[in-house]
Amino acid sequence: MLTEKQYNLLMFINKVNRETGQCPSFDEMKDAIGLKSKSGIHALITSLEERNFIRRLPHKARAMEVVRMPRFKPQAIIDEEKKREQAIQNGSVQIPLYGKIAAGQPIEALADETETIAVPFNMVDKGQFYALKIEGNSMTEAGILDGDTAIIKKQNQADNGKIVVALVDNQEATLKVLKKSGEYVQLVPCNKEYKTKTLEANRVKIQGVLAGIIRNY
Amino acid sequence: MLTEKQYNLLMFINKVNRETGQCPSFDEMKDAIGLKSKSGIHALITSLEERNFIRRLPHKARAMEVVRMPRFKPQAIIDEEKKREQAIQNGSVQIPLYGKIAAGQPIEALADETETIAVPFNMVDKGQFYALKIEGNSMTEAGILDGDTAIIKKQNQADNGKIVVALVDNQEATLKVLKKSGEYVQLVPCNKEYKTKTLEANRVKIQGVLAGIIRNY
DNA sequence: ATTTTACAGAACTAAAATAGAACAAATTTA
DNA sequence: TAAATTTGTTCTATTTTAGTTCTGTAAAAT
Repeated sequence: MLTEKQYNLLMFINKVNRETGQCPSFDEMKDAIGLKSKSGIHALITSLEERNFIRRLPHKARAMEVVRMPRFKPQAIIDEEKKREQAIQNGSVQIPLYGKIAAGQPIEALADETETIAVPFNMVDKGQFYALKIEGNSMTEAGILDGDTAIIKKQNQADNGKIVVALVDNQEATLKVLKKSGEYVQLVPCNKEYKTKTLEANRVKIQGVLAGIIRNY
Repeated sequence: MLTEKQYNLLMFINKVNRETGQCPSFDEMKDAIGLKSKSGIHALITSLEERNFIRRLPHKARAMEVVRMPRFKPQAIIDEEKKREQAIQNGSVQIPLYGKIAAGQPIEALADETETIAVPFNMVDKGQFYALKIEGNSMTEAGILDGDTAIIKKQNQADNGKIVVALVDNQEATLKVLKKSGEYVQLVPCNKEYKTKTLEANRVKIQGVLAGIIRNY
């Protein structure tokens, strides 16, 4: 039987394989299942190979294929599904968790759709929502801390002064206060130790507005 | 599996092969996938050969054949998914079809959700559902015939008199009327030719309650 | 309390992608 | 058959992308 991570990785590889005919790289896999280092993927791949779920050509890039799929789900996955089901019955809703967003130094943009979290009904009304994990301290003075989960409402424009997810140069996404001034856009942090960025408006795409924060202690 | 270039080249070779019955030359391939030198094609061909996607006669011109294709999603599946989406918009929902009741394995552990069927919204409200194909005649007097599809709502306990999926000794799952009496549980068929089973309560696990029946004539 | 495991991070090594050119072998044509 | 032309092979070189390995740490398991 597989562990949760092994199962998820196998499912991801299979999905990419079936949808594109290609193979994900170690980096793509690490993003997909939420690791920060490739070395973990290496271990998982090795264990999947040992268990004969995949076959690969070692040292070759993107050279691996799924030879069989598990007949049963790991317990952890079953538990997760149960929790999700309960959450729905308890008046909440599932929205996709797109992974981390750098609230300090901008790091990476939106990734894929496999992970979801439950949020209370009252946080999401009309519209499409998604969640992001906050990383860094650039918004602490607005009460948004490292590790918080931000609930974002999808929209591609926003009013002045709103806290928005801004995608810069199609590369880096950050959560900042939006200040529009003519041709320029300012992304204002809420922490005296960070500086405001001023950018040409066409370099900045609004990806959504902050709709809520969830924090677990 | 393959890298993007390898995949593109394989698709191109396959296409030429199907359409003309013969193989493209290295120069044709390099033009097709946008390289400026044949050496790159040589490398790609070698890697495709190494991965057993093509076979060739070395040093012969246009002498190569595709032996297999990557496991990409066939058109039939894409069509099916579209149909599924439409079904959802037309007021129905997809639930997994687990086949005949899986002997031994609890329903939650089944990973194979590839087969699904569409059921009308009004049959499934809150909760998780799955479908089972009915085999046998033990419930005919309740209007549940051999070959029917039963829509089951997942839950692990049920009221007296309900028709439930019961897993006995983690081995055998059946659809029967539930009668609880103290330490014991009775599984009552709806057909005079079958007998009621009386079992210690701890031997019986409820896997769900009957929520609907679908029959095709 | 120790051992084991899972992971991050970095350093390192190898492979893929690409181009260009020279050459060899196969195929076609004159 | 010989010459001309395709076609395939090999080499060098550089840049980018990908895979491996090691070290240390923190959390889990025993």
